[in-house]
Amino acid sequence: MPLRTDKEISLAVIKTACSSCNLRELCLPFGLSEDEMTRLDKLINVRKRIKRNEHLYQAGQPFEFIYAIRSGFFKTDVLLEDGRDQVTGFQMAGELLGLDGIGTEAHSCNAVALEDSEVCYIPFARLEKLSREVQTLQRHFHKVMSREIVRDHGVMMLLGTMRAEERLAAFLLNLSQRFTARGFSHAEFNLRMTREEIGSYLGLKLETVSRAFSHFQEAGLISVQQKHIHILNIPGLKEIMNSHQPPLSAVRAGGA
Amino acid sequence: MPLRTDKEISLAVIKTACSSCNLRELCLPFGLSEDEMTRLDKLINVRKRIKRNEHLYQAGQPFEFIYAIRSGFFKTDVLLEDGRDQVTGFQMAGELLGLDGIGTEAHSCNAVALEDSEVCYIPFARLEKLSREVQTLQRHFHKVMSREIVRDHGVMMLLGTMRAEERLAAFLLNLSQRFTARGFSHAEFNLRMTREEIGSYLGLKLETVSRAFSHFQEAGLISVQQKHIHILNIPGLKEIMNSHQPPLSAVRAGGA
DNA sequence: CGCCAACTTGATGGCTGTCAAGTCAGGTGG
DNA sequence: CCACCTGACTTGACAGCCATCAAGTTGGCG
Repeated sequence: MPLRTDKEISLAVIKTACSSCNLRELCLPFGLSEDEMTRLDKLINVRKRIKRNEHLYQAGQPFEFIYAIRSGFFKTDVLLEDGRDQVTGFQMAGELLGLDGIGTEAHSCNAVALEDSEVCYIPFARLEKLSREVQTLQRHFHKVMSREIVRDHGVMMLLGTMRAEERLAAFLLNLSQRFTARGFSHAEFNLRMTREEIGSYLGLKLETVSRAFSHFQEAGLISVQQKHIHILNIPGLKEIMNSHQPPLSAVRAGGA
Repeated sequence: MPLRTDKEISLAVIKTACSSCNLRELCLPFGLSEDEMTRLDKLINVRKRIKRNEHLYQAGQPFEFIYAIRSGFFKTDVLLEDGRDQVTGFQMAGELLGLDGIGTEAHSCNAVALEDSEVCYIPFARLEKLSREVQTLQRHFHKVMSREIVRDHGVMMLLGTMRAEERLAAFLLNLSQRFTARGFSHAEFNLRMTREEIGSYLGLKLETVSRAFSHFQEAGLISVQQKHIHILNIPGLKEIMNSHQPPLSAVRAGGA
């Protein structure tokens, strides 16, 4: 139970404080003491609602904040001069947005809400200052950035070595796991993104995504009804994800 | 000229101090004052030679150091249980290795020297401590991590949207630019990696890489002699890199 | 009820993977 | 010096996966 010693603190403020946020174990406050969390709270003066299809930030804008998603769902995408674009990630509650902007002090991608969302604005300069004073915060922030790098390596692996159905299986398993971590069903959820956005993220065309969904359904692995997904066979999906067949030369070398 | 007031300091030590390293503008010491650089120097007790094909670290090993490349050339790669693997990057002098290990406190990829190299071992716990005390160092370290994330997004874009020759053109231009930043020729250099490693990084098979090299040579864009590359036409390579043809629907919408 | 975006499904083609054979460069030993 | 060997590379023929193009279906909304 959160303490409420001061009646003047509005319920809205209490609801949005890190210390009473049910995402604190997933988000930036992870591992902080009560006192440290209060200090982090004090940085975060702005919390905004972002409506579906609205930009949280756009490529080229000056970097000032990183953002913690309190609720909702986002995508980030990169646009090249020649018109190419690609979704670089989907972010859900408890995850941070904007880390791409630190290096150049300007955002390098666009962040768009895929559903009505709530976001905490964290002034980066003040976060750096606090993380000079609070070792646990510093450490955790570094871990978050490092994990983002590792996650990207996983996507590179997916794009570089997996075939279409392997990619989609990996994508569904990843979503399932992240929903589970947030207390939602691991087997049943609604996709917030279109087939085209999934395809962009996975380096596939929307028709290929659609065909893979259909095939998974025929195989009894999932049931799909537009954006509603029901995963029926997680081991089966894992098998597809790992269905890579090493070349005979490797089998010979390894099995001899 | 580096100062040599104390005859007892061996030339080897002087040569390897951050303050006299000619990579300090590219590497971690960037932006530090003399005094701050000295404090950074004090962290770095170990500098090792890594021979060609030796591992600097391997996936699964406990994370303790990040590494700055003083000279030489590395690759990092990830190996999946099913035998798939992919090169996630090539690193050259002045760049950092090991950032992937912070998040889980164990390395998530392998780092292998592609030529005889020299590496500075930076104890991460002490780097964190110092970056709590030295704001410029903290800021620069965050920038390096952020740029790594942005770089990975670039690779995702390459893997997700580009065709084989576009990928190789982007790869060559990237190498050229990085060699230039290090004072080498922008037009002529030796590849440290095999066609297979290039292919793994670019999500292609070695035969495809080889064919693309041959085609670039026929087109007069480069001259290739095994690992020796001479870039003859940088604008031409850029054109290939951006040779994406937007679908007619986009042309109609944009051009009407 | 009509409209539109999102999605599904089918037919076809092209890029790149696969398999195979041959070439080249560098190193070793006679 | 030269023959030989090996790993890296090149080139060719073919096939398969996925992109492309096209048409039709579904669901949401005014």
